[in-house]
Amino acid sequence: MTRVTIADVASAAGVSKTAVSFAFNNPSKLGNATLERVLQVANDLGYAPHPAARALSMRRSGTIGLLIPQRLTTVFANPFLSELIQGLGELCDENDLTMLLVPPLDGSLEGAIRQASVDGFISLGLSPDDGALETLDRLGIPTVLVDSEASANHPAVNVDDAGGAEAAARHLLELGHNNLAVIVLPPTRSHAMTPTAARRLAGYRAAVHAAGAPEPRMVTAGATMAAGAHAFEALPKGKRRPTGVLAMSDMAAIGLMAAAIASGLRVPEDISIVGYDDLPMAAWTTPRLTTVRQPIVEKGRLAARLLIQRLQGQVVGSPPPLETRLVVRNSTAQPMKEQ
Amino acid sequence: MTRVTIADVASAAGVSKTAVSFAFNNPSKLGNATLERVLQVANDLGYAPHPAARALSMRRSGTIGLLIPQRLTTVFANPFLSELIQGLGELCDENDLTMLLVPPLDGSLEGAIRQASVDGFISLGLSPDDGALETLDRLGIPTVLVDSEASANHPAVNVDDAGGAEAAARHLLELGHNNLAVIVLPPTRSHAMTPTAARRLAGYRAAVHAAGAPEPRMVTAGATMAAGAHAFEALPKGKRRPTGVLAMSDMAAIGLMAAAIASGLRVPEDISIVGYDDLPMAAWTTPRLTTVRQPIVEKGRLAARLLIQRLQGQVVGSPPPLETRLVVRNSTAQPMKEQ
DNA sequence: ACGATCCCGTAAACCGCTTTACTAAAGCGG
DNA sequence: CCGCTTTAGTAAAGCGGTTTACGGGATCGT
Repeated sequence: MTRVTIADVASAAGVSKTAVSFAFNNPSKLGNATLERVLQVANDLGYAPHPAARALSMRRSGTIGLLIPQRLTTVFANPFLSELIQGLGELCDENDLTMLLVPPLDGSLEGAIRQASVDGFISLGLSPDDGALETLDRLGIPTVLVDSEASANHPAVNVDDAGGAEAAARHLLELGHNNLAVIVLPPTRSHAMTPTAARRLAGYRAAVHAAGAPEPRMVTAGATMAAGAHAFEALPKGKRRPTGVLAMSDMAAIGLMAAAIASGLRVPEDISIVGYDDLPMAAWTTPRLTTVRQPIVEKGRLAARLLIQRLQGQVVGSPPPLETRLVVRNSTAQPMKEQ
Repeated sequence: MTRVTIADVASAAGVSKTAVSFAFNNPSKLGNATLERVLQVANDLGYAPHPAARALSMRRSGTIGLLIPQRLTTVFANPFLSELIQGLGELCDENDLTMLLVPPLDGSLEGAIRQASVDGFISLGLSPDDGALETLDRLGIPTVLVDSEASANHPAVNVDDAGGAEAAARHLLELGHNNLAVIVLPPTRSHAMTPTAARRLAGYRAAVHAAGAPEPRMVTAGATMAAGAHAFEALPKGKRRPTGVLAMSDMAAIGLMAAAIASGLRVPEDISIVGYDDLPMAAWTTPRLTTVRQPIVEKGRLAARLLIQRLQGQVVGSPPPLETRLVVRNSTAQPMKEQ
């Protein structure tokens, strides 16, 4: 039992392959009688054009690739990606596109890029000197970068990472905290720090220096709750425990908060915590999490819109960074007075 | 500037297209000298085989489709899908497959199915009489069902929905609750209740009836925190407020719990809440959520494994339902004595 | 009545790759 | 030195569509 092809339909309807193709793609070129007959026959036979054949012939696949720098298990542990996909998905919906997830193949993104039958890529958090970038434009595949440095050939969508971080740090400093800790996103195999993490760190630092406060302690944690809880354990105890924590992700912040509460601390009375991202769940924790909002869904929408424009032949530049904004909720307060 | 094809490489290396193809797919058929020369030239030119052409010729695309019954924005709002994808992703990794997200196209899954260039589908929560199923086997695309009824042609992966639900209800009943509410998953456009929701409800009911407790009140809520909070508002107030709530999703349970706490209730003292799924975040709420664990990642792994076996020509049947298990944490306790 | 114009529909080329014959040359034993 | 097997590589036939260029008949204006 083999798939029914256009030739089957053609002979069953007593017409040429061309006619069948026209029936689907260019009905106006066919008389009404034959059009209906062909459609009827096609339907009876359960015919559907072979997507690969169609892609080969039309030079477009109707698919955009989402280039992911890590394994699916890692990257989907953070709801950040779900949010982004929601944004991308909206535009895909509107434009009848489907989305292909493209994680590294055998550890290499470049191999994965070659395999993927897509019209364009959205690339996530790529370092500017990643070999994948070169592969992409050698192959001439239109690409939009997200959370990376803008490149010569590809527009990049970014948010004001530094500004948000600075606002977060200033918030704690103004509340009177001067013993701070920063929960840093971990390095990737290729780089000491992702572009995003670097920009956020710079923002924190700027505020701290401007206030003349002591250098914050750094602890590394991935964007998971478990990592956040682990980071809490790594914090100094007793008198030297930081009164305020700046996390580069909501996930780590929430995990850290849970660990703090479990250890008997009160949040925010004993320790203030600020996240980053403003994932939906940040509004549902107890206490509700103070965090830096970045418009993730909008970021996805924008990236997709840019890519689609590029696919239509327009030349598009990098848009200005999207706005970030401190959202003050209940996980931050003045530090307790020294007793 | 057009893509470099196999013919370009062939002429540049002074060999036939066949030789180039062999260089990549069947190196042993080539002499060492030519092999290296071809590879070198191909690399210099930045050649990569056109994926669509390859797929057409080889009759396989190296992609599996994830068939999603709702829009991406809806379905990615629930971390359930992230978990499932993590499981699927592991197997994809191991087998050098990529994953295509296939949501309805203009509201119709069948159209989307035709477009998708995939070797097989994993289908999520399809009703047994959905037209998409018929389309799938008319096209002869191997498919594995998840969270549906097993069908004649396709194996289905399920968990013991009813058993888990029953255990959850029994837990509350044994604690002494006899005024219960059930948070029901919403209907789909095609069906009054998804297969999964129906089985869970049956489980709750079985326990309630066995205990001779009064029929629980039903409230509908999608699998989001906002919906859960909304469901809390829909609950009777005052004396008639349920002392125990059985939610069919962790998301709704967590939202409901947040709303309850925000309204001044204490959890679990004033109201006990049980979720369903055991998403990672369920262990990180305050209080930690009692819930029914279903092995979502494992479900994804199993489904992917089955599909891959089918793709390799093996005939596979539906495995037995995966085990569900009540995980008792801190969101449930005995109801307060009537005063 | 006759060439021009439309309207329908077809044949064939093409998209870029894989793979099945098939051939020419080289290696082999005797 | 001769038949036979290997080795190394090629030509051509698909894979299943789309699209360009073209032809035959009906319609039209004059």
